[in-house]
Amino acid sequence: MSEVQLKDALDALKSTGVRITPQRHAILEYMIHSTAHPTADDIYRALEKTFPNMSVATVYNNLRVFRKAGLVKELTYGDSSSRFDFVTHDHYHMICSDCGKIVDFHYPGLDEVEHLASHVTGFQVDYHRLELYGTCKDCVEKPAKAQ
Amino acid sequence: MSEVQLKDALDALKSTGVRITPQRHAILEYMIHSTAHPTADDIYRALEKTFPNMSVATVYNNLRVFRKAGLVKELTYGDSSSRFDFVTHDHYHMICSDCGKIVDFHYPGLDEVEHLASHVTGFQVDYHRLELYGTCKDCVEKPAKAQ
DNA sequence: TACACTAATTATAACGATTACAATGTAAGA
DNA sequence: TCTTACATTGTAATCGTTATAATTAGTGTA
Repeated sequence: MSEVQLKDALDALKSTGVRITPQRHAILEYMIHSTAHPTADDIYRALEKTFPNMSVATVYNNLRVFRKAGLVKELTYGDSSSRFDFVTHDHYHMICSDCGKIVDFHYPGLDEVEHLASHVTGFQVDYHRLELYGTCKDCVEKPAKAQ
Repeated sequence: MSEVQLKDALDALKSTGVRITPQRHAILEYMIHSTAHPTADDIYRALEKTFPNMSVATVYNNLRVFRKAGLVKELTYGDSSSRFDFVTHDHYHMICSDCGKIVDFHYPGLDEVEHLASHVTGFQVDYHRLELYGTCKDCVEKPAKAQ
């Protein structure tokens, strides 16, 4: 099933005139199979065995290409570095304030909020982001560390 | 009324053993009167007339102090730099993707979402953040610029 | 298959936001 | 007033990300 996602993603890229390079293929494949919302550096380090000469810039460049193509979302949740998420269907994020772990969860849309906001602010609303913060099971059991 | 907010904030700081310096007073005052969700640099530049010798580090240090005291929230919405928001009562943010303008709006809580998420993910949920993205009136009328 | 054209990759330097550090200054209680 | 711990300052360092220029390699076409 992730094979289908990969094929769809590659087709989507081709149709917009983006070349399929081995690096792009590998980054996409990694993102589809990863559930960990990796940082650019995570991706870089995971692929350096396969592509010893790959540059960090290539990872960033391609993540931007994928973002513009709507294939991945960039998550800026307060950590120093962005995390990237392969777009499947709409979902929200539950984030552990302690260890940074991000877990997906689903909830029926918040269209009503968008309508109200548009009415009140006069903005043309495109989309929204909802993130929940808390502590995961693992971290609840660990002793608290200094902030 | 913002006088009251300032006094409350100063009292809150004092009660936790934080010293009230002229710089802290000025930064708090600026944040309370500002509706623009300023960046650290905004604050720095706004106060350099009054405090010609103030360091950028002071602004960052104190924003962290205020954040730990629960007086301000740090917003990381994908721009290169964080924006800071004086905490009044709960509200959400409508963000212009074009010019970065942030407008507050209110909506009855999303407690139901928190409960569901806690049930599904096993997290202990502390709070949530909701941001809406779109285009403000001003930018709708301007010609689009390249991304 | 070979060619040519253009985009992609690489390596590295630059950038900008934020933080660390050490020296100096100062708020606030005794 | 004195003292002491905390704040501020100035600067250097750090780290994520982007820009640049040279080299390499997809991909459509002959």
